[in-house]
Amino acid sequence: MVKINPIKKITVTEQVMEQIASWITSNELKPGDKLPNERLLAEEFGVNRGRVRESLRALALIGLITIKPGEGSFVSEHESPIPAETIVWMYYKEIDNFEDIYAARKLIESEVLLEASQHLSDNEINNLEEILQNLNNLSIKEKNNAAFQQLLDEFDLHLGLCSSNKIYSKLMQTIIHLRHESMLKILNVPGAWENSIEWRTRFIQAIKDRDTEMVKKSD
Amino acid sequence: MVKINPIKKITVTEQVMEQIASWITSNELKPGDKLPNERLLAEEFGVNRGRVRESLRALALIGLITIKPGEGSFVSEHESPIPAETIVWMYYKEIDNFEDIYAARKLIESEVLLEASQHLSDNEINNLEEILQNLNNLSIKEKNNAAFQQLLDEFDLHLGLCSSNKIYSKLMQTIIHLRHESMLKILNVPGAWENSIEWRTRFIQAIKDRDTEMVKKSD
DNA sequence: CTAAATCACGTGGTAGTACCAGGTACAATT
DNA sequence: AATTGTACCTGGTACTACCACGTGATTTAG
Repeated sequence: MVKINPIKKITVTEQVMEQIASWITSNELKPGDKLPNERLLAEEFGVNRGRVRESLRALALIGLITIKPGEGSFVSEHESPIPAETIVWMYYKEIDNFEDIYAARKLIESEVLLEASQHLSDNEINNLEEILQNLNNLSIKEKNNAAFQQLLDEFDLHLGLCSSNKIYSKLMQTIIHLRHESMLKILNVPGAWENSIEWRTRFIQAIKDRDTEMVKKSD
Repeated sequence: MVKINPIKKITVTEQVMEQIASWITSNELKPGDKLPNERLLAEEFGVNRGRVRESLRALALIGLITIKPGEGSFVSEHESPIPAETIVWMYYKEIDNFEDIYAARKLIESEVLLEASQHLSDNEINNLEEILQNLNNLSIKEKNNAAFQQLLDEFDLHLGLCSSNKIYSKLMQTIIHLRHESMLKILNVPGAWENSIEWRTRFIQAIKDRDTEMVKKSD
């Protein structure tokens, strides 16, 4: 008996999506490049504009392109971040689970830190220190939770990008977005700010001292 | 000077998407439930069917719903897996990076294992053993890479689902899909099958013996 | 009466057209 | 030269019509 493989019915929308995606993945279109407009794409592909739109919106959702109404569609910049809303929707069931998010962040972060401590450039360290400085200033001047969280996210996001393992970087992104959402739902815990700042300060110091042992027992 | 917040222009499509998503996240619509058809939704929302379609496709892309042509759209089952293609697209830049994927899987898996070793039910262990048995049979009878990989994915996916930390489960899903893609691109390494089977066999044995030390030095 | 073929209907998939709103670029005006 | 205005481009939205496929009731052949 011959083996019969199931026929996968691929829709027009999916074909368009894959073809455009392949332009980007093969680097025929580079970050920042402008895509042909929807009407032109539809004509070239020989499909209806609606199909092209569905494809483009899908690509935007996963972060491959950025759509700017009135301007056009553009290939997302390098390190293409997955849109925050997309992540939140994908993990919506878990955003109340603060402990799980914390554990996951710690797990990934511990690896990133260990690695980053080996080959973080002076420039990158300076960037992190600058954010840390902003956090300190904010902490002294005004109690603004949203701004604080913004900076905290920025610090950790930066840190994630420093990993030479790009999967880690993206996983960090994911977890930080989840933390962001879950944090919006919890009250301010006394001392939380100070703790957050303190241990990140210690971490930076350890990096500068090339003290890998210190890094290992982070948090 | 008063603070002016930027106006976020939310499109019709996004509003529809959010509203439908909220039905699901709030559990008004449960897994398996059928959504109203596109035409009806469009009428109820007072928008064009195209907007509804774009929203539904977006929700399908992130795994919240499943669209079955000719039948309708349905809320995805619990543990809603993120569609494999979506993950592959999001991480497309990294799927050639075999070492990174391996490292990431090891990192997550080590945590899952440690945890799973504490509270894996007999039923779950049986499931895993069954897949392992299939792997052994396959290994002896026929050299079928695709089938082997399928079973390997199934084992690890099952394992990930055993974690009480749901974030870990999803991260495992993500990494396994990436491995799947990257594996399609590499040749068969001699002895790889046997190694894969052997250490998973050892792991299962350790679980049954409640030997957490053994689990810790996995792989 | 049972089982198979058929047909109607519902659903998502696709196409075509037209118009609106916001952005850009460049010419016209001051 | 700086400002204003205007034509044009782009994505956002709407309405309509039809196709392909799946389901289930109906009809038909045995």
